[in-house]
Amino acid sequence: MARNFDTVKIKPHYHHGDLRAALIEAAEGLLAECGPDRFSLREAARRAGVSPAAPKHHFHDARGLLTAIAVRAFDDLAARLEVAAEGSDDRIECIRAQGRAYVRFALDERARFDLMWRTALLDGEDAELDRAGRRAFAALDRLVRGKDAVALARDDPATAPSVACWSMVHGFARLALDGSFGLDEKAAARAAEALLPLVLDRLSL
Amino acid sequence: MARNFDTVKIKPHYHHGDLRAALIEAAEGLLAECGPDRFSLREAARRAGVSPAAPKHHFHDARGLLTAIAVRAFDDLAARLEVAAEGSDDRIECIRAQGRAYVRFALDERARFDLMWRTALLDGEDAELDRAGRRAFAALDRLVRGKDAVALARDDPATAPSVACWSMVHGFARLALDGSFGLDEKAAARAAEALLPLVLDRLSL
DNA sequence: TGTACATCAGTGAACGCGCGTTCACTGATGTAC
DNA sequence: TGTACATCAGTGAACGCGCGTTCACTGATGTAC
Repeated sequence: MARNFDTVKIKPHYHHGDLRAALIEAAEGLLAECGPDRFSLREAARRAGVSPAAPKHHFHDARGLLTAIAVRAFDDLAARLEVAAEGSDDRIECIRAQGRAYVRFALDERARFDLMWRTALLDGEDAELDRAGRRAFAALDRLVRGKDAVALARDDPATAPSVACWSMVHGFARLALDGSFGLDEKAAARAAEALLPLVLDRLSL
Repeated sequence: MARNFDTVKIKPHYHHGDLRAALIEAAEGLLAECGPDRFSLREAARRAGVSPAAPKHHFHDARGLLTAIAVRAFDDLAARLEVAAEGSDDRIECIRAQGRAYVRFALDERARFDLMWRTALLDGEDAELDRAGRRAFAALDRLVRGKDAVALARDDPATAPSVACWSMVHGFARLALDGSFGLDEKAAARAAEALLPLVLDRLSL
């Protein structure tokens, strides 16, 4: 444990304690500031107070670290969607609440949301990433197709209603984030909030 | 003119003839191969057979060149949407055809479509980019809200039906491109083609 | 309980890479007289 | 029509940058006896 180092304020050398978690935390901060494009493993290591070679022991490379972050992000999103699904007795109202939660997550957590879909930066073979992604989609699919539906492959035609919902909120979020509703970021967010219920009304559920 | 050089097969030095166009062409090829992330001005210059400093005379920097490419891409997309809007007497059928055209453009022209929404790589102040972007949205808006509607600001609540359409096709395209419908790229494209009509059916127009 | 030793998790200097950009320059072109 | 000259559109070598990665190493930790 690094506890004694922390209290005695001596810089811990070798055996950080929980470098894996510290790196993820530092990397999430860096990501939030710079976005996925300007992210660098060196800078993440620097922020964690560790040498540039240290991350290799925990994550093979930048992709590994970013994948770990994306897993957490998908789990976060899934958790929010699961909460939203329980908010009302009215199924339609739940779906709409879930849509709002999806868009709000995208707007609130812009850099993480961006990362989640930048598959070139992630390890597509990662089992955890697959699990977390499916968990998020399952939260949506379960609600749209009814409580008892089994979460199937995403390319199953039976999931069309879910894919339609997903497409609409995802596309809306992306357009808002990518500035298609106006130049000013604040104004775009406000416009998006106002527009979203009207847009969700155009979904036949 | 460089014509005499071309016929006599002597490498033209200085005064290329139409370097601006040649750079755009080379850059579009590079973009198609590498995507927006691995694009580099040096490599584009290399492919155009010109020194790394040459692009500066025509485009201030990489952003300028990419912006020019994005303008062409938006014009291309707009032209396809305009054609699709004329394909039938049935308005609903036209809207669906336009949606299919939008998604097909995204799948066919993946790198350019990606670039169009990577606003960090583009010059948001560019008037041509603004014009071309508005042209594409106007093609959609005109059709969804009726032939006589004036194209308004995108954040106007009255455009909600158009924004809903746009969100759905855009989100669907993005999810397909970003691998959310399955890992294999070919299979994802096929699944997307099959799923798209079912998804468009969930739009109340 | 004490000691020897393997293993684990770090260090930090160094390397090579491709990048965007700068620099002094050069040669073709267009224009004024 | 010919010539002088400014301007324009390139050259190509060089610079500095931050990056990911490699390397030999070091010191703390856990384990076997």
